[in-house]
Formats: sequence, structure tokens, C-alpha cells
Amino acid sequence: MAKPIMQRLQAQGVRLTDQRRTIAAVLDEADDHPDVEELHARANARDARISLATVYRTVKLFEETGILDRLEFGDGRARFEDSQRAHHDHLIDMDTGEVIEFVDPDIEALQDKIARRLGYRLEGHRLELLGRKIKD
Amino acid sequence: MAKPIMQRLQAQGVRLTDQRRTIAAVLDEADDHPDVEELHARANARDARISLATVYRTVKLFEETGILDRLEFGDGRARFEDSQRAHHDHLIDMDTGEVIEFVDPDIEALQDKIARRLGYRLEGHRLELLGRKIKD
DNA sequence: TTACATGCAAAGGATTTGCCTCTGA
DNA sequence: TCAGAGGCAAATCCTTTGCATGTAA
Repeated sequence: MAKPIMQRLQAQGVRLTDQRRTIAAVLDEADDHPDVEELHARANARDARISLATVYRTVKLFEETGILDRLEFGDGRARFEDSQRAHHDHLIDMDTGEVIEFVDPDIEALQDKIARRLGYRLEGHRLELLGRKIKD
Repeated sequence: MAKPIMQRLQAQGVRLTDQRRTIAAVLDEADDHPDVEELHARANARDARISLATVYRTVKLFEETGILDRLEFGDGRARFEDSQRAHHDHLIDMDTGEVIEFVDPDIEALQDKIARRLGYRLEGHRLELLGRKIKD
């Protein structure tokens, strides 16, 4: 399991405010890919003193601190997930928009090989498969 | 080689206007991944009677018609490329923003296998590798 | 105490749209 | 002819920012 975000913030010497604590807790409990508006809604349910602007600033801070990964599923909004969750890629159901997570070691290895072949050290990647459910 | 976009438009019964002809020509000649502003600039160089709004509308039309693929490299702007160009993925140089195209049959096959394993028919995918050049 | 965080509202950048005019077929 | 296309400017959506105030350390 990933360490609580609060601990990681503390370790990095980030100033701990009520807002950040609340947002960190929301993120710790999330097992999906919320966008900023969704995070704001969840955080506000716990503490109404959290503005949208703060969520934006916090999410950017967390991303810069390496705590969050920013995802883009092509709907115009940024989505976020804990960077210490086990690595995975996404398969998006083109009919429902549902997001399925998966991991495949072969793909990971292959990507590394390709980058190296092109003269690059792989620092990250985004892989989204788009598909439709096979009816049986 | 891919068929000229004009021909594909015609085949689909899309109304051919001067603006669409010009934008189609610009796209036929592009071998990079221009964003809307860039397309507008290139189109305007040929015919000043093309507004930004029209480029947006055209690009959306072409995407819906299956003529263009929309790409997102995480810089907030949508980028486009001819969907009939030979399929490839992208490696993005994290230092310079340069985009390198590559194809790897193994990765294509693997993706298909993964989707099927999850109960999906693969309809498309987005793969971007992020890396830094290996200094020698 | 004091540098940094937050709220609020205004500003920005990308993209879309209403409305009226123009044009391709 | 006339439904659809384009120009222009206003509107929208997501995100960032300036400024005055609040607060963690």
C-alpha cells in the first residue's frame, strides 16, 4: 500500500494546512480518477472552507512534488491519481466512458526497449486503449 | 500513400467549400502535428478569408468524418494528423518538446491481446512515451 | 513574526456558438 | 433556390492569477 499522502508531504517539508490535509485525505481514499471539480466536491463535503482555486493550486503542488500523476482522457479536464498507486494503464470503454485499469509487464518492458532504441531514456508514458465490450 | 483528403470528403458527400479545400490541402502537406492556431496560420497564408472559427469547425467535421485524428500531448491544445497516415505512436522529448514518431508491431499486437483479455475489442489507442535524450 | 497559503473575483487561453450573411450544388 | 457554411464577436469551459487577508511554523 502507498504511504499516506500527508506523510509524503511532511517528508518533503511542505507546509501542512487544513485544506491540504483534507485534500490529501480525499486523495488517499480515492480509487478512481477524479477531476478538479470532483475533488473540490469531495473536499467540500468534509470542510466547506475549501475553494476551487485552492484545489487547483494544491493539485498543481502535489503534481510538482511527485505525489500526483496528471491524466488526460481527452475530455478537456485534467484527472488525477496517486502516483504511488501501483502503476497501471487505462482501457476506456468507448460506449460508456468507463475506465478499466490494467498492468502488463510485457508492454512496460517493450516501451523501455523502444525508447532506448530511439536514443532516449524512458521517463514515463501514457497508454490508453480504446475499445468496445465484446458481446457474447 | 494516403488518398488526398479532398477525395475522401467528396466520397462522403461533404460539401466542398473554398475554406475546406484550403484546409484539406494544408493537411495533406503537413507531416507534423499542427494545432488549430498553426493550421489557421498555414491556411491563411493561402487564403486570408479563413477565420479561426472555421478552422475549429472544419477540424471537428474532419474528425467526425474520420479524416483526422485528434492528439493531445498535454500542452492544453489539440493537435491533428491525417488518420490515413501510416499508424504510429509518439515519443515526446521532455526537454525540447520534440515529437518523434515510431511504429512497433510488437506493441500493436500486445495491445490487441490485452484488450481481448479484458473482454474488449480494440478500436484504437493512444501511446505516448516521455523520455530524455541519452547523452553520449 | 513572517513567508507562505487561501478566498474571491477578475483574467486567460482554448474552443464553441448565436446570428446574420453568403454560397455550393 | 436554400440548407448548409462562414465571419465576427460574444459566450463557455477549464484553469490561473492579483490582491488583500489569514495562518503555520
